[in-house]
Amino acid sequence: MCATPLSRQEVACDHCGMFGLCEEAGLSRDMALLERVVHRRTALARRATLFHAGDPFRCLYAVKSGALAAVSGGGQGDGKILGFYFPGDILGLDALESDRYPTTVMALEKSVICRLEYGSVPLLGAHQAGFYQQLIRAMSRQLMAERWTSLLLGTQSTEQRMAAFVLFLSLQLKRRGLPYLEFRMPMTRRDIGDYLGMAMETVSRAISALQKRGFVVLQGRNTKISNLEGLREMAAITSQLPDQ
Amino acid sequence: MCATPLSRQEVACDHCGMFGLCEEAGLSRDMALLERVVHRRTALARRATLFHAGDPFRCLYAVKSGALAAVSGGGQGDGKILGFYFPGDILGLDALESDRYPTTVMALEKSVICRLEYGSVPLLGAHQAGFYQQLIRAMSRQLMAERWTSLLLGTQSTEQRMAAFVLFLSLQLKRRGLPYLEFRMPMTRRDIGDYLGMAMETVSRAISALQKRGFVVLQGRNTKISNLEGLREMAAITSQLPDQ
DNA sequence: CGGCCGTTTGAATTTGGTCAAATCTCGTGG
DNA sequence: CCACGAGATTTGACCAAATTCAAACGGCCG
Repeated sequence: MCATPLSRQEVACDHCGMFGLCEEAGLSRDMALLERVVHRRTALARRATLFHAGDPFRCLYAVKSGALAAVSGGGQGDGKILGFYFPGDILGLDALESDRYPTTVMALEKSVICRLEYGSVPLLGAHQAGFYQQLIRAMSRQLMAERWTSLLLGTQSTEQRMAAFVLFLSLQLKRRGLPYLEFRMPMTRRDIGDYLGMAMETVSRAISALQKRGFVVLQGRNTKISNLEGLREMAAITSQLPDQ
Repeated sequence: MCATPLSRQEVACDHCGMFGLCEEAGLSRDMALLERVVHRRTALARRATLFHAGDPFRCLYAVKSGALAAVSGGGQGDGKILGFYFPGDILGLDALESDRYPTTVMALEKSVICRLEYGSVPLLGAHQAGFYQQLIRAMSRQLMAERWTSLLLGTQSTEQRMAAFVLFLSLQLKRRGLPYLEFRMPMTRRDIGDYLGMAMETVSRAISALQKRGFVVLQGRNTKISNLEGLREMAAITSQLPDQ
């Protein structure tokens, strides 16, 4: 009842990172054309991989619901987690230049995605220009997100890193107009550790510390931010990049 | 005699990240038009800032020679270093979406840059499409670079991080066809530390350790990789992203 | 109900940060 | 051309913080 699960929430097309492409630019009136480019709403099971590092690039993907992670190296277990993706995010942007996906992408939980055949974009004809504009904006957004990640990883103490991470998740939700003070984290403690560069046990300890301070309440993956300002202060870093 | 200084090297326009725009697409024949969009070869003194975090976005910049760094927060001293930029790289891509530069960019040494007025791109008329295509490729490349950074920061031991960092620099040079086994690092030990998330002293110790292993020879900023394979093994991480 | 996975907590150990001091480098001005 | 001095680099000693190893606890699914 409490937290709106990050998991179950699905972004509406007009909030989807896929350029607002689907509903926009009159394309919704031309479903036949649209469907030759975008394959909508494919389901993905927990821990299933969408593509592997090194695979040839064909498609961009938009996350409709669920959560995914980009991991370095082959696939499961070993590799470091390089980023998380939530509803509205676009996957595969880093493959455009090299024609190969540089990372493996795995679903953290049951997820739904839309697939866009990049090679079919010319079919959009006059809509191409708008598409590229949207793509550029999406990539710029993605660059900002990566910046955020670097900042997270660079912060000194593990407790500060953890505080920044919770804020990070919260902002992701806020940006999409979802509840952002009470939500469910879709990843395991180990995943968080792989992402933040600390041991799973340290993640657990950092969370406990934040609870003792009264900044958050965490039961398993159910998360409640009880002192947003306190969190912000602790992760002083956060204020160094614009909110969005 | 020994190392080709990373500093002095200037990329030719046709290897420049500014989309190959200047020499390509017949624009070189229309210099009048070109010069209304691109201002070429502006010098920048050591430690001078190109723009500050929060400044309104107007221009993209291409690095012709020298080296620059993106730092979080106001400007000097305090902030964390989020990335380095070398000849051929483009600056400001992360500002397209939010219309503000999210970081401060500072020259690590005397540098030369070209400025592109983003608002003037429509002046390019028919060349716009090609421009956007090039821009998308540049952004994808930048995304890859950020990935690399995350990987660097996530690596466990400081010695591994340092090894990965040297390889990172080496790859930057190799990609541009410059000598990549013997070169000059343009940044201070402190800069490296701010980037890798470790104390300046630790950087120094990590370098010493790599020398004792016979992987590199470093005198001040003059760098020589004497055992590339060894370095690669140590920074096992490195192999997890494609070379380029 | 039992087993399995994920999480939490404890204790010992290692790593890296901090403080301090010596040495080195390079640009500047005499 | 050389001496000087500020800033950069290296090295050592000590200490705080995080990893590792180990074990207990919890919830969820079969």
